Amino acid sequence: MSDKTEKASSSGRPRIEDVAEKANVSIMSVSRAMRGVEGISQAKREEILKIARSIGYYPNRVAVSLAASSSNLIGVSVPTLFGTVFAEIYDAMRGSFEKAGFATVIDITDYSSTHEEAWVERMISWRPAGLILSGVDHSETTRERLLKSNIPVLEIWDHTPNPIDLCVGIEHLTTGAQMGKYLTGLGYKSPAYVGVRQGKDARADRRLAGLSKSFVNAGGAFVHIERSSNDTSFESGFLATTKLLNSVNDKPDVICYLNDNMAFGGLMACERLGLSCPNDLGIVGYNGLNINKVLQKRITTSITPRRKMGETGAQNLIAKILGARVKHSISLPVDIDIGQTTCVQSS
Amino acid sequence: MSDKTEKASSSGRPRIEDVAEKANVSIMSVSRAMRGVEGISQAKREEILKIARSIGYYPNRVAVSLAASSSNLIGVSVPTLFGTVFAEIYDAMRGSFEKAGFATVIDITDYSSTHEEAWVERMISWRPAGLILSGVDHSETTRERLLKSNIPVLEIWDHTPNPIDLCVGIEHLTTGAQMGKYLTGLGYKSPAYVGVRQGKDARADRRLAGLSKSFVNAGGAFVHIERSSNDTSFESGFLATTKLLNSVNDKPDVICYLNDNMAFGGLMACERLGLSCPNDLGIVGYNGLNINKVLQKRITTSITPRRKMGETGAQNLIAKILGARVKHSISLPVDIDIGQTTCVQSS
DNA sequence: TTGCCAAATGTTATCGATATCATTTACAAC
DNA sequence: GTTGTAAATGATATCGATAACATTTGGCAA
Repeated sequence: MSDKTEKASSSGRPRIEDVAEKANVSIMSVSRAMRGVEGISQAKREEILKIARSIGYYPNRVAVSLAASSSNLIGVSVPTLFGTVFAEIYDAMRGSFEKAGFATVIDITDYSSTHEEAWVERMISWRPAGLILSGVDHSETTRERLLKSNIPVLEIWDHTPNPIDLCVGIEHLTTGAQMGKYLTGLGYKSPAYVGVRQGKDARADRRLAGLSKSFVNAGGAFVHIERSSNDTSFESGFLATTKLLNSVNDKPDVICYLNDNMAFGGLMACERLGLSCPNDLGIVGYNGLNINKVLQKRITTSITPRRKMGETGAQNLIAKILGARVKHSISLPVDIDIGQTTCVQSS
Repeated sequence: MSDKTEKASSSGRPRIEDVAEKANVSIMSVSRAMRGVEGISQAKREEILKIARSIGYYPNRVAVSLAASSSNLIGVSVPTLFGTVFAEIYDAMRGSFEKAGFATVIDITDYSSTHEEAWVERMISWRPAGLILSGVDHSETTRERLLKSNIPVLEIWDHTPNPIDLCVGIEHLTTGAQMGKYLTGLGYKSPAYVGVRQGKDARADRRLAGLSKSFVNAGGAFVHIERSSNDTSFESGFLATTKLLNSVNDKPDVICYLNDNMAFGGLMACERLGLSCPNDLGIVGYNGLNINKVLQKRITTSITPRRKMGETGAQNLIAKILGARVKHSISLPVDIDIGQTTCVQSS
C-alpha cells in the first residue's frame, strides 16, 4: 500500500490536482487538456482526458468563476410563472442559453420592485454573465446598480427606447389603443375593465390607458374599472366579472380583460348569469393564450409574440455577452385576433 | 492626489480589501463584521458596516462558495413549466428557500432523463446546497452520482419507499386505481385514455396502469389508448379526442385524460362533435387544475396536493441541509373531486 | 507594578481553478 | 556537435473570501 500523502478534496469530488497526479503532469496541462486550448500535445491531451473521465473529474465551476471574475449563470427575474406568458418567454430562451453553456437562476418577484431590487444585488454577487428583467419599470437603485455593474442586461416583455442595456418587447400602450380602436370601430361605447390591483402590473395599466384613450377619442368612456383581483387566474376573472355585472348600474357593452384567462373566467360568469356573448356583452382578452385554440366561441384578443421575444432576447443577450455589437432596443408588433366574443353594435 | 498603489478589483466591484483599507482594519475584521459573527467590538463593527454600505460592498458569493466548498444554490429540475403543476410546486417551495437564503437554479428536462443526467453533472460542479428532481425515475448514472456526491437531494411529485435521499410525493399507480374504482363503481366499462407518448411521462403511465387494473378487476377494459400527443395542452387534448372519436370503432363510455387541461380540450371536442357529456360520454381529468373552478360543468378529477408537496419538500430539504434528521419518504393522499362530467351508467 | 486572561485584531494557508511567465524538450539547420 | 526556435510543459501568483492560528490590547487581581 503506497502511502499517499496527498490530502483528499474536502468535498469528496476529484480535483484537477488528482487528475494531474494520476497522469503525472502538472495541473496546467490538465487544465489545458480539459478546456481544449492549445499548448499541449495531442497524445498527452488524450491520455489526460481518459484519466479525467475514468475518475469522474469535472471542473469546479465555482473555482472557474472566481478565477474568471465571472460565472456562466444568467439571472432571470419574472413577476410570475403562472398564466404561461413568462413561462413561454422563458421557454423560448432556454434553448439558446443551454446551447451556449449558460445556466439560468430564476427569481419570481410577484410584481414587487423592492423584491427585484434585492434580487439584483444578490445576483450581482454571483458575477453572472448576464441578467434578464421583466418589463422596464425598475427602481432607480436597481437601474443604477445595473448600469454600474457592467453586466449585460436584457429587459423583456415591455419596450422602451432607453433601456438599461438591451431590450426586446412590445408597446403596451399602443397595443391597448389598437384594440380600443378596433372596438370603437365596431361601435362599442361603454367598456368595463377587469384586471389586477392598480400599480401591480404596470404593463397592464398601460394597456388600459391605451384602451381608454381610444374610447375617449371616439366619444366613449369606461363605465367601470374592476381591479380588486390579486392574480390573473380563471377564477379571478370569474369572480370579478360576477361582482361587476351584479353591482354596476351603468351596464357595459364590452368587458376588456387583463388577459385571456381572466376573459375566459368572465365568459363563464356571463353564461352563469344568463347573458349571451357577444349579443348582450362583448368579451375581450389579451395575449392569445392556449385555451383560445379550443374554444368554440373564440375570445377576441391581441396575440403577443412571446416565443419570438424570448428567442430574440436570448440571442441578443448572448451576442452581447460574447462581445458583439447588437441592436439595443427592439419593438415587436402585436396582432389583433378577432374571435366570436365581439360583434358590430347596432346604433 | 494620493497615489494609491492598491490595484482595483478586476470586476470593478468593491472587495473586502477595499473596505478593510478604508476602515483601517484587516480583512478578517471586515469579514467578521459583515457576517455578524463574534470576535469584533461593537464600535468597530458598526463603523465597518457603515463604510461597507457607503462604498456599496457586497461579499462575492463565488469566493464565499469556493472557500466553503458549497454554495447557497439549490438546483431544481422539472420536466416542464407549462400545465402549472410544476409551476405550482415550485411556487410553493420558493418562499422557504428565499427565507433561508437560497437561490434556485432551474432546469427544464422536457421529460428527458439524458438531459437530466447532464444537468446533474453540471449542477454538482456548482457545489449546490441541495438538488431537487421531479419524479423518481432517473438513470442509474444519475442515481450513482447523486449518492456519491453527498449533496442533499429531494425527489418530488412521485413517491418511492427508496428515495435517493428525501422524497415527498404521491402514489400515481394507486391514485389511478382509485379513480378507476370510482368509475367502475358508476358502471363504466369501456374507457379510453388520452395522454402523451408512452415513456415520456412515467407518472402518467403509472396512473394509466392503475386505472387499467381497476377496470380489468371489474370486468372492463380500455377500448383505446391515444398517446400520440407531444404536450398536455388544451389543444392536444382537443385534437387527440377528435381523432379518437372519429376513428375508433369500439366507442368508449368514458375518456380518462392525462390532466384537466387535456380533459377540457376533450370536452370542447365533444361539444364540437355534438356529443353530450356526461350522457353520451364521461370525461375525467387529473390534478384539479385552476380551470375547473370556473366551469359550469366541472370535470371529474383527482386533486393533487401540489402546494403541500412543495412546502413540505422545501422544508425537509432545508432541514436536511442544515443537518437535521428528517423523514426520508413522505407519501401524500390524493382526493377524488366528483364533477359533472361523469354519472351513473344504466346497465 | 507585574502578571494573567479574555477579548479584539491580525497573519497566513486554503478553497480549485486560470493567467502569466519561466523552463524544458524536440528537432531542423549549420 | 552546436545553435536556434517553436512547441510542450511547469511553477507561481491570483481570483475574494473564510478558517485556524498568532498576536496584541485592556482590565483586573495580586
